[in-house]
Amino acid sequence: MYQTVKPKIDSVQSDCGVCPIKRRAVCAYCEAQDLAELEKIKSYKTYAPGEMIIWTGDDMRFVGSIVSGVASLSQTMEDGRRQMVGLLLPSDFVGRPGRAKAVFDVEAATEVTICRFDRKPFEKLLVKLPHLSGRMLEMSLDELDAAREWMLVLGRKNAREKIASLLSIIARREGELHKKPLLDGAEFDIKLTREAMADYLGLTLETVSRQINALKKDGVISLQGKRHVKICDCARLMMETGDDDDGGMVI
Amino acid sequence: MYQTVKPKIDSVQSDCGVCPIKRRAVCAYCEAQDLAELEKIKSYKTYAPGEMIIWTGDDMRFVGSIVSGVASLSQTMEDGRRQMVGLLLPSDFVGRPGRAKAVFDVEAATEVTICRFDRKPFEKLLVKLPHLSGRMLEMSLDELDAAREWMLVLGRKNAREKIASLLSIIARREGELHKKPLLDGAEFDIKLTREAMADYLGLTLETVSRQINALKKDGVISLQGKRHVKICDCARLMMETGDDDDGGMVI
DNA sequence: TTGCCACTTTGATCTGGGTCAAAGATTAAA
DNA sequence: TTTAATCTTTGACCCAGATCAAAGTGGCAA
Repeated sequence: MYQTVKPKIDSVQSDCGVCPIKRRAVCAYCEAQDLAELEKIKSYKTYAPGEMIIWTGDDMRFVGSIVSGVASLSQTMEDGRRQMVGLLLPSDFVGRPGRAKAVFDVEAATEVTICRFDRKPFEKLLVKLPHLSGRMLEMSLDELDAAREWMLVLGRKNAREKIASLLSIIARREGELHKKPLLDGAEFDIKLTREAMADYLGLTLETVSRQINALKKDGVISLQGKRHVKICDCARLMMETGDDDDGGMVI
Repeated sequence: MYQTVKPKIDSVQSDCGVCPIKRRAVCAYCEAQDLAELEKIKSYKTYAPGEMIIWTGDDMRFVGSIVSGVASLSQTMEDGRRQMVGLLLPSDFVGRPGRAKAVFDVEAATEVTICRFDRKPFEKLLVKLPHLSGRMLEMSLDELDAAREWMLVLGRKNAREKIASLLSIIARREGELHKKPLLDGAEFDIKLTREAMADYLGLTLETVSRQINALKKDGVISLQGKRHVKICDCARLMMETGDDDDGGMVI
């Protein structure tokens, strides 16, 4: 029995990478069952950079997860003020089971591929497969902690600390994807414009630009081009975030 | 069968009010089963105003829900800057299944009674009772949306809009408890000091004081004492929050 | 009823980051 | 290779909200 389903896990996993939800310690058999059921209702879609994946108020026909690329989750006020409330990287979940209308915008920052599941059948599976809902719960609790940690950044940190926090989070998540720890010399692309960073941090794009260049001048980071960052001094960057220790930050 | 368990629902519900988790549309039978199981592992504890319920880093022996009173969920930086990341009112969940160490402080703002469940047995029930984990999922997704909505307040609203947002949220949640809609003339106590409000809004207590008195001077609200608020003009208050419409705000 | 303590208000001043403006850089299209 | 469009940097100035300081308020314990 185990033998016959084992290949299925691999095929599904290699197929869509991390979909439908971040992999956890679950017995292989149950995971295979879940994935096999999900397999039937999934499809893929790719979005161009800058394309809107979901508009606030849209009917939500699907949920899914990011396979590749970076997307932003954000809110906009009528006067144009915008706040990003989440940065969606590969393995992150998109959409909300149980909700018919979107309450946030989702926009592709780079080219983005999403593994999608029709919402209604997905919700039925959620009831049928306890492991699936268990993992969804675990994920949403992690995201909730991450959102709450971000509130400290938005509410109490100054501009320099905000930039340092953003860089350390992107660096850490980038490292996770490639299974590398965060060390001096780590390099990565920021896949966001200065404006998108500002929208995430509750700043203006001018302030973001000034603070990034200040961190560069102070030798904490170095830049190659506008978007490619090298972290020269990890410990220093962590200090600059204003957080106590090496960063128990979630996400 | 239904008949024999029905009284149990009532007894449990009247016993601890809303525990263990916000009531939803679930078939009465399943709910009764869940509650009967939970009944066995629950206990109550009451905390004095100002008392710490959980310190960041504590071993989490229990999870539970607020029965009465108001508590705050917050984070503190070493230099003393503090950010409240959640306001816990009756029916709100406390703690995180699957996590052994607390990552936020929980403090009683008023006298608080909590209906507690030992964490380990609760986690086992979570696996055993699909309805329970389903409802937990629904709750945590709601809280996640609420946290994200609050990010807009922290990141993009000015002091006056922040105060208006806080008042409208407290008023709305207060109304929910008493099943009253939010109308002109609605009254309630703010069960937070100016400092706690400041910590929720990412402001200083002086700014909170000034802005509350500004809203009073402008006839949006009136005060009896320092903490009792009457909303004179609901529509106006909603305008002052800066949000587009009547407020799809969660929480 | 007095005194204390915690909370709140109010005033004066300062400053971090916003705003406005203009000039680079980079990429892509024509 | 010029033109255009988008993104980024830099400078000058300003203001909302922080900071510092002091006085006002109310509840309650002795």
